Amino acid sequence: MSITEKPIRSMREQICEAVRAEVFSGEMTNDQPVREQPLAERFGVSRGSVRDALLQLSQEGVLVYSPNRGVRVSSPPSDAEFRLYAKLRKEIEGHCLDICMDQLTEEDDRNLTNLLTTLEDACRRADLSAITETDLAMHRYWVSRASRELESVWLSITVRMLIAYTLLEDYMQCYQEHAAIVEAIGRRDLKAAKRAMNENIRYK
Amino acid sequence: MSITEKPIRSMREQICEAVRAEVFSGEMTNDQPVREQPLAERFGVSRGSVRDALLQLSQEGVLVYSPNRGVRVSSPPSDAEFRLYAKLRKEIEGHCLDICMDQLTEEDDRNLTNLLTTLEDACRRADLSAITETDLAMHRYWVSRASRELESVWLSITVRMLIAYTLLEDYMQCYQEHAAIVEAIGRRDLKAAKRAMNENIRYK
DNA sequence: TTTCGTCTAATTGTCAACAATTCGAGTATT
DNA sequence: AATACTCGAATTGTTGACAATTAGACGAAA
Repeated sequence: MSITEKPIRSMREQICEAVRAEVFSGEMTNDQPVREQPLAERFGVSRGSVRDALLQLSQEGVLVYSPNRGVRVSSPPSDAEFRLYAKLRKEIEGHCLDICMDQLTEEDDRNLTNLLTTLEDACRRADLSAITETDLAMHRYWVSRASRELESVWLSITVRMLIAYTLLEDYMQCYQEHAAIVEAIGRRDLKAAKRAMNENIRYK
Repeated sequence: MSITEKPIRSMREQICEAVRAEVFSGEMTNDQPVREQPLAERFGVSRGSVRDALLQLSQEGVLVYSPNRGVRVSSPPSDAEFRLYAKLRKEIEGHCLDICMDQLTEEDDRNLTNLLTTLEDACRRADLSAITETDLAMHRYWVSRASRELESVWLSITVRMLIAYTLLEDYMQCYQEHAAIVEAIGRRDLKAAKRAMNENIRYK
């Protein structure tokens, strides 16, 4: 089965992921309006499904919605807000590691290692879109393992940080930081895992 | 005009607020499914608008969505998650007080005092629905003053805490705590305001 | 020139009908 | 009696058409 145990994705989820990826990879620039009709034609669906997806992305913070004026790509947060988001993410992911560390299985270790390999490959290729997607998937792994409720809160905070990540200074450092987290989780070393995670979620 | 400078509300927002209020007041019990058609008839609109509202409430955490199975009222968080949410809220609202304290006007003071009066009245009547709504509106006031971006993150955390508030032990204490916050804000005393706010956002 | 209103094209908001899916009652089979 | 199957009602998912709103171009009046 798939890594994320979600073999089927709804139309809305597919559109969300596609638009999210384009925003993170910089294909859609900040403040640019996102129109419903072109997206509907691109995905071969009606505007209604696109509307659902755009509304969800607005709630997540990827897009900003104005009544009767549609949605546009969010602007990056200010430095102060970025720092606040980082602090909140550390609180949440730390809590999630607390909760799920004891109940992780060898299969979880394999899944995380696979994600790490994907991340390494993306970093070597300097594929920003793939890096962001895999980075997100890895952190999401332990969050969703701990609590499905927390996942959407965590996501809405994290995407706001990622909007600021259009340029990344050192790709391989990103890989190494995640390798350290996975290694610590593999040893079931809670303190080390938290330390590595806090190191990765850092200020600008 | 209205206190919250939003004279017109979209249909979706109206439905959201109505359903939110019913969930908080306990009229909709946990795990109870929320059907689209009855709501559409009640508000005299089509299912499409109701769908939009239910999707938004799912993202907020008030409702839980299952594909092809609709939405149901969320269950209260565990004690551990409740404590985490409280901590996150304190971080966010503290940040917002930092940001907005200096730029508050006398009109803001009047608006907050008005909200406080509304809260006092609701507490005297022991009207849980009105108490929750006004409580939410007050905290939302300084959050939205500081950052529109943060508002949706804050809301999704706060509604999850409020789901657990079906019973409130001491109504007048709730009023007095908010009175202390407003009083400190009126004096532009940042430290006192934060202290009062932290006192109000407390564990179970 | 500036300002105000009017018109038009583009876009979002709403609706009702239809398609697809889920769930449970009833029935047949072992 | 227990299990598996079928079918139909209830519900959600999707669509295309139409209404309402917005934004910009154009022109008239001060």
